Amino acid sequence: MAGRVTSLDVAARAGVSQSAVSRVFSGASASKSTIAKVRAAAQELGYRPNVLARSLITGRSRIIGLVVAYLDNPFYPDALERLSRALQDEGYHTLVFITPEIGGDLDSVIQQMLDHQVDGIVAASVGLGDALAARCRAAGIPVVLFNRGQEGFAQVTSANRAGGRRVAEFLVNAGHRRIGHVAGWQGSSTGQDRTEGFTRALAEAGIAPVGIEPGDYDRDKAARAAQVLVERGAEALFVGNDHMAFAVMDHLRFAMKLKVPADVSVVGYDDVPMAAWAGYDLTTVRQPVERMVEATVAAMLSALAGDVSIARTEIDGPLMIRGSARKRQETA
Amino acid sequence: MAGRVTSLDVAARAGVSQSAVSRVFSGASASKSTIAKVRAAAQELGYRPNVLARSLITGRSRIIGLVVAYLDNPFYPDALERLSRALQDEGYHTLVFITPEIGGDLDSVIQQMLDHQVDGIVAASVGLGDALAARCRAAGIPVVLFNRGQEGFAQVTSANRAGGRRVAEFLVNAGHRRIGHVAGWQGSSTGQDRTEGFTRALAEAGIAPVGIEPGDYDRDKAARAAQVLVERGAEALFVGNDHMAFAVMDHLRFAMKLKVPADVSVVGYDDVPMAAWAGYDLTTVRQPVERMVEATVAAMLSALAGDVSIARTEIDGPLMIRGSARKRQETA
DNA sequence: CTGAAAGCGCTAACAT
DNA sequence: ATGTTAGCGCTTTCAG
Repeated sequence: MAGRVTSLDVAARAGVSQSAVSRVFSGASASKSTIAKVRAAAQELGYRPNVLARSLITGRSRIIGLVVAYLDNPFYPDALERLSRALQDEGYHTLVFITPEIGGDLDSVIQQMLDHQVDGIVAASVGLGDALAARCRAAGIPVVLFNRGQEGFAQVTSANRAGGRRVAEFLVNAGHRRIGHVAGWQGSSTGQDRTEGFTRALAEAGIAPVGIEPGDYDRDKAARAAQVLVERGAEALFVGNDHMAFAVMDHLRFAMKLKVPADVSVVGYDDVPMAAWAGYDLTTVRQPVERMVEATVAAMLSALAGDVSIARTEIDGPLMIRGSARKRQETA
Repeated sequence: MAGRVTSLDVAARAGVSQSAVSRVFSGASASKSTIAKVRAAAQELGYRPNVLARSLITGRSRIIGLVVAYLDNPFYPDALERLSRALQDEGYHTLVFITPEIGGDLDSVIQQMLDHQVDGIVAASVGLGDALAARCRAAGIPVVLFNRGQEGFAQVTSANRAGGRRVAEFLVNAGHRRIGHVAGWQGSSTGQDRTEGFTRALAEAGIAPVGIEPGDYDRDKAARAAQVLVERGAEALFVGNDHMAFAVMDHLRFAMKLKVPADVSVVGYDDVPMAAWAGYDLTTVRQPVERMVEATVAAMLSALAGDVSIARTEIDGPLMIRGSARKRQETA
């Protein structure tokens, strides 16, 4: 019957008051002898404080809601794992919600989290509706966006514009002139920013892209987009994330019988572990997950501590130069 | 101030008693007019019932603890997503814990879940210590194991022995005689069973394996194991899961300059989405995730409903024949 | 330092 | 069908 032991039972066994038991387990002041007696009794009875009752009183649940979508992109399982662990290390548990649709309705999910009295919410790769945002604010629940920018929220992203720009410069320096772009979902800030940085840098170099086709973070769409661009003459492709880039490489090689990078250079974004696998060896912009996670947790903790400022952190990552894109200038 | 509205506030505004409000929101009997008044008042005040307080009384939190390890194997993010969604569809929320180490200490994690008064626990790809098992039982918390067999627990797995056997038969039928096995972690029932089914079928065919080397679900170990086996003359490899099989294929092709399947046939296990990608085109045993998830949820729901029987469900899956292994008998 | 007493926000008898 | 009255298991004044 380990499950039904209350502080009262422990108190009786230890010969102290119920509040003494409470003090021992909540770390308030108590004499050595009381602590010893209580601990012993608790041990014998298999007592553990009821977190629900505690939260009901204190008003803090020490639970952080974590919303994630789009787990087929390996960037997110990885981020989820790190985020969840980092929060646990700070003494918070995570109530994770996985949302299916990429542009889907989060409102009910967030509402449920609020109902569960979460102390804070981390939303990865998803945006929040205005109504919900207002609700969180009214409830005093801090929200931090991970890998997603949105007006009015604390947020942590990589330097997506700079990353897109870096890819353009790299491709141009390698001698490419006929360059296409398979864009990430333009409903996401990350997709937009990468595309924007890329096209702007291309423009500055005086190059008009062969085309910009939507990939929407979807493998099939990305493959079709790549085909369109290559048929239009593209000899280098910037793909909005690694997950799509793998599909593009497969399609180029196996469906279109082209060589990467001999016929077409491919560059991705994220640097997920797979990008380093020999089978793909993908040149890509690294998103420094670990540092992004640290920043996210830091932002959450400071918000939890009462800091109301809205921090916008951008973390830059290097271009990982591998074998999927031509490196040297070869006179065209 | 939407966050601090209580049922008492709603009661006052609606001109009814506090318990009337409670009844409306917990679906108990109430007259149409009361329901209308209460709903209206709640709407205006932005009231939502406090789930914590409710759980404290009812003793049921409607939260299921979900433990997952080993997220780098894409089988698990997928399973996690489906499991989490399926449980949500049944009105349960999921408190997800991600554990890092593959053979790691779950006890504290599970203990924390118990502290949070979870109604049940689903453990994916991990085993539980005896002490913990006793604890869950004492607390009356049902536990269902997903993709893991262990004495005394309700569990859902694929038919791992039959799967391993099927691979052996397939390889032998294709004319292979020098066959090696990169084994999954033998501390897991899945790893053991696959290996056992495979070696037993091989023995029945009168074939001694070239060798059985530990891969432990680790990419690097698997690659090294494969190299050892191939150097020892293996021309066909059964790899304990897809995640390792990809590493093996990469290593064979890029480090050892061998052709798959011309030089070496490779067969995996799981049929994760990547297995169907053109770059790998991996022949592998399908684990029917969706059906496994359904069975897991069904087992959990029945346990929650008071059924104490311990169900052991095994779900069989077909061998997905693709291009990574020789198909036809070619006289050696 | 410790015990007694008052709630946290809600559900569940119990009356009416 | 509705209001009144007890608590759920704990934290937190408040006395002593």
